[in-house]
Amino acid sequence: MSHAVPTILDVAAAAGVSKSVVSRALAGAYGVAPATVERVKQAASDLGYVANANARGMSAHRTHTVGAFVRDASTPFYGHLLTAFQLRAAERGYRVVTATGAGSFSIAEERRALETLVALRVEGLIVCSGALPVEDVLPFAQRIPTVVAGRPERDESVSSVYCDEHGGGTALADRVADLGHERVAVFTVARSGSLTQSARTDAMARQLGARGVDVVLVRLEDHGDDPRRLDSAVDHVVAVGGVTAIMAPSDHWAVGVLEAMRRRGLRAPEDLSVTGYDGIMPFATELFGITSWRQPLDVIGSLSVDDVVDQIDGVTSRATHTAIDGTLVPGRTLAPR
Amino acid sequence: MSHAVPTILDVAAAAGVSKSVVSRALAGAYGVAPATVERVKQAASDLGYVANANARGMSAHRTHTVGAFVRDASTPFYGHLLTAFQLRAAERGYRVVTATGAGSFSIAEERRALETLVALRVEGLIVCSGALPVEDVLPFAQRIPTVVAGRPERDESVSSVYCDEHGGGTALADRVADLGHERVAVFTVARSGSLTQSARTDAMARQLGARGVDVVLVRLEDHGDDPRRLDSAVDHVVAVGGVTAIMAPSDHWAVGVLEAMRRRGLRAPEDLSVTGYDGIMPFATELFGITSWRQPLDVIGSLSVDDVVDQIDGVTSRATHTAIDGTLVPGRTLAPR
DNA sequence: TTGTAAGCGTTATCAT
DNA sequence: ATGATAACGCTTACAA
Repeated sequence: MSHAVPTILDVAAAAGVSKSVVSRALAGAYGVAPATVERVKQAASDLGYVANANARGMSAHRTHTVGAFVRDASTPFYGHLLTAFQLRAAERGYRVVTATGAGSFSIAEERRALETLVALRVEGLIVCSGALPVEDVLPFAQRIPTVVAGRPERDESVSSVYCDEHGGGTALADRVADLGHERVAVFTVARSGSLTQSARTDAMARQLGARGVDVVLVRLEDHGDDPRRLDSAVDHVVAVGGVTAIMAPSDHWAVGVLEAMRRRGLRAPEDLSVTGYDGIMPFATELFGITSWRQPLDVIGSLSVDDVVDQIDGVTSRATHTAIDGTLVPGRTLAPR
Repeated sequence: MSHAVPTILDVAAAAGVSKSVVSRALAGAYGVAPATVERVKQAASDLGYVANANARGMSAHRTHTVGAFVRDASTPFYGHLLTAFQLRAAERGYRVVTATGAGSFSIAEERRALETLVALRVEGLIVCSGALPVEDVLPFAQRIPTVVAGRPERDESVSSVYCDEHGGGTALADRVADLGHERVAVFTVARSGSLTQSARTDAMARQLGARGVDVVLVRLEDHGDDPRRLDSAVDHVVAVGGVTAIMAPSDHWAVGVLEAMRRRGLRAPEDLSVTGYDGIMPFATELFGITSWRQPLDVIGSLSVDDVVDQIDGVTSRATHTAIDGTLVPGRTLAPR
């Protein structure tokens, strides 16, 4: 409990030099005698000195930090994005600090988390939330380089890097239509719940319609809020009759659908085909085998960092919008009619 | 691109008062005329003022921030922990900043991430890494309240909150023995790879032995580094002969085992029973059905935060070690012999 | 090569 | 109720 966290002055005293010399020596020795550098470094590590980033940021007007906001770190989707950020940021000489919502999905909470990042004076902002409206991001984006990752955006003042939801939903729907399904249920979530998920299901429904497939739209929010919601939705599908495939807004939802089916003794794809969306780790495994559409999160993460950093470094001035292509994950839950 | 981030002086000017008044008004109005408070708040929100946390931290000697280090945010295990931290910290009036390793699993990287947090002058540290040796944590723990979450620790100077690995491994092994298995393969990872995983598999092997079960120890690191490692391990188990169950160090590994079995036309639990460990979301679902041992991550996360915050607030002085009980997840991959 | 001093945006102490 | 003013720990001209 040696409460005294060493400051640059302690190091200076220990090395017998002034604090300016310490600062320069530790920064990268520009105009400091090699012997002195050695002495300073020794003293610093002896004392366990770690420069106060707050003080440094104030005087240097630079923090070399980008802030990442993720809506909910507990889902693998955001988790993968986070590690991708970290990896690329380190390569480009920046650190990443992350803030997340408090698990609750209130917009106010999310805005508060963003403010935490801004208060830290991060030099760039990466926002990942399917729910936070762009209007809440804009005030920050006008002041500091910002990129929205993982969802499409059209605004002029904020960059975005995302997987083409429309293209993915369309391609997946084509696949279903190709396999001869003539009546398909599309499960949707409220637009306010997830912009991305509703975008892709919109595309699915549209494309199925264009292909002459009969679409049964099942709004999940109409089926209550409890965990048994999907039972009710699946029952509904069965009651409608003639449906041979269900398209879910995400792998996560698809798992729920499969579980609900299982409780009813229905098997996929024998009784009913099922598709998901996202194609990330746990669900896209061979064992799970959900037919899905994979978003290359590592690419999205990497490009997001590049975008903010380029803006910070002044390489880029205008906001850019980058759509990444996804790929089909064949899986085993979708079969010909 | 109004590059000018407003400072307290801008707000003061806009409100026609001194910066001291702004500081007090925004902090919580102690000795400030109600009318003035109103004027200041208005000016602040007009300007989009967000106080510089770095400057505040310097002068106030408090950051009201705890730092969380997680080894790899992309796994649901750590992700759930993160949201639990966030939730509880918010309740106790602290913010959480998170740093993660760069996806690579180098100890140096992890130490660097810890230093990032310390540089930010977080008031407390929560470390979650199955790999980082405690010696690397100690130097920090001596200076700032620290808790290691998710793995047991015995050191006097650092708290820990963890799920009882020994108890869990033992209970799971008992379950397997109870079901009449007489020859069981236990898959293990290197102690240096994961302290927690090796702790639980040690307990499994020990208890199986105590119950008179024949234990086949399969060291996964002996089977190479490639993704096909588990194929080789499973082949080995089959070659040994007589094995009726495999106990994996985690659900993640168990999934791999199930996939490898699947490639060989082996089914669980008909041909071979399989158990995992962790019991968290994607794998412990009804659909996946892995027999496992659940760690209550929300409780661990919440208690971890309480521990650091209590240390910060001076409620607690000594390091504490808290073991949380887990629960059996029945699943469907373990059957009587 | 090294040291001195100013300033970064806050909060806290002390006057007014 | 309000306003100067001194820290806080660091970087960075500028001086020596």
